[in-house]
Amino acid sequence: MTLSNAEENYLKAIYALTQENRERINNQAIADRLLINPASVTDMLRKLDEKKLIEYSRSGGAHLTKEGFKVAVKTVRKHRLWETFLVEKLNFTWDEVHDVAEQLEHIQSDKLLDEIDKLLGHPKFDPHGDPIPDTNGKLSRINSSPLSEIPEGARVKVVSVGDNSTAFLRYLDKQGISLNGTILVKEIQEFDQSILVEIKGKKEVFLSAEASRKIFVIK
Amino acid sequence: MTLSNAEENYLKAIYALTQENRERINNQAIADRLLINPASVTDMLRKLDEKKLIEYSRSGGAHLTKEGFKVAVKTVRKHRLWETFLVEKLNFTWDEVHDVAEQLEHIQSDKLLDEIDKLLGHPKFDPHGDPIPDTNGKLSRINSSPLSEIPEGARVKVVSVGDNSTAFLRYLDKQGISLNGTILVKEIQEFDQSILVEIKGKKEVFLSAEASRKIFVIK
DNA sequence: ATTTTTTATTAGCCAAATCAAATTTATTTA
DNA sequence: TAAATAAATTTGATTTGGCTAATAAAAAAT
Repeated sequence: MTLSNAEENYLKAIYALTQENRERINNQAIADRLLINPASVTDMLRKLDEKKLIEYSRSGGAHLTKEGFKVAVKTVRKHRLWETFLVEKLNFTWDEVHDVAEQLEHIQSDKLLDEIDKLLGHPKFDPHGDPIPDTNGKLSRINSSPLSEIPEGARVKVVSVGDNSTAFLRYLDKQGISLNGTILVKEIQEFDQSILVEIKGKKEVFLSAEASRKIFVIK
Repeated sequence: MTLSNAEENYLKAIYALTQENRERINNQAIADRLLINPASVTDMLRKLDEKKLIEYSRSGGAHLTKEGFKVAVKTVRKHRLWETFLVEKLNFTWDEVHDVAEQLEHIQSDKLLDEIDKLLGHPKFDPHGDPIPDTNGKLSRINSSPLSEIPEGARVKVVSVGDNSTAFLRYLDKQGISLNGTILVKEIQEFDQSILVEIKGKKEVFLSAEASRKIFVIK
């Protein structure tokens, strides 16, 4: 059974909300994420329930079944592999990949997916540092912390970003912050929690608390 | 203005029929090609006419406008570049590429298209020997002839095939016939026009007249 | 324990792209 | 030229995935 793009997008949204471990995956949350009217969500959730891709009830919200989980994970896997491909092989920058990957993730071809994966050497993380699920849906984990929690004086490495929007990624580029780059925390401003950092041993810049919460790093 | 897959497919079909220089591109021909009901074609042709992508009238049939031509050609270009990519970079065989390329041709991203083209070295022909339109819609031409018109004794090179169906392409594989391969015409059977050929200086096989009309060759 | 607020659902509607069946218009052919 | 055939169109329906506005139900606050 091959699903529509819309169905795959709903499953992906439910998967993402599950990952963020919300107590309850409700109608509104899905609507917000997909920029869709809650009334439409009701209909689709019912349809997905009928197709046994989710279990849905008004009280309990939506939960992926084993089958739905498989579809969702595969879609995410495709999205992230395509993003990696675009950056690694086609000279895309990390802020250019999202929209194209949103389209490419719906292409149906197992061989295509396998070959892209092979060509890339079975990558575990995408250009934003997000883990690429393996074929069983297993995710590689890195025990990272938001930059906002790093004490003064510590030198850390960027491993992922918590916001893949063009605006944020371009901002990071401008600051010289990139995946695997080094950041030295020089000074935390008490009054607003903004931080002064040294990027790659060179430039010194101020980062807002907001930004520092979206940059994940390890020692 | 970005068009739906359906719209792009209609334009592509009209383009293809134009290439085959039919006197008149009628409803039925489009319906046959897209496996769609003629009643549906009427509606869509009207819509495309309204959008100034074609000029359509009951008497005159359908003709691409400059704008419609651009869209059609770009779609064909995408299709053939993707086919080439799949074969050259992802280990697909020429009989595996069509269905995937039918999906990929609708991905909207100029950068993606340009980068794939660059990665492949700006190829002029796809894995079936069909020309890849350049950005202006210009096609490279090879003055080939169907194998059915080659006289006994001639040694020729395969440059394209006139049927991209899985069945036909697999049949050619089985016979050892591939793009750029050499064929020596040994004997033309008078009664049914089937031909005995020598493939790549080795194997001898019989080809039906039917098949020989779909294999295009040059001296 | 009510009232208020938030969330979900219903009802009715729309657009895109298709279909089948009936009808109209064109084209052949007798 | 009239009848027969072929092609195109109309009509009315369907499916998919949306929408808005009104209502119902649940949760939170008073």
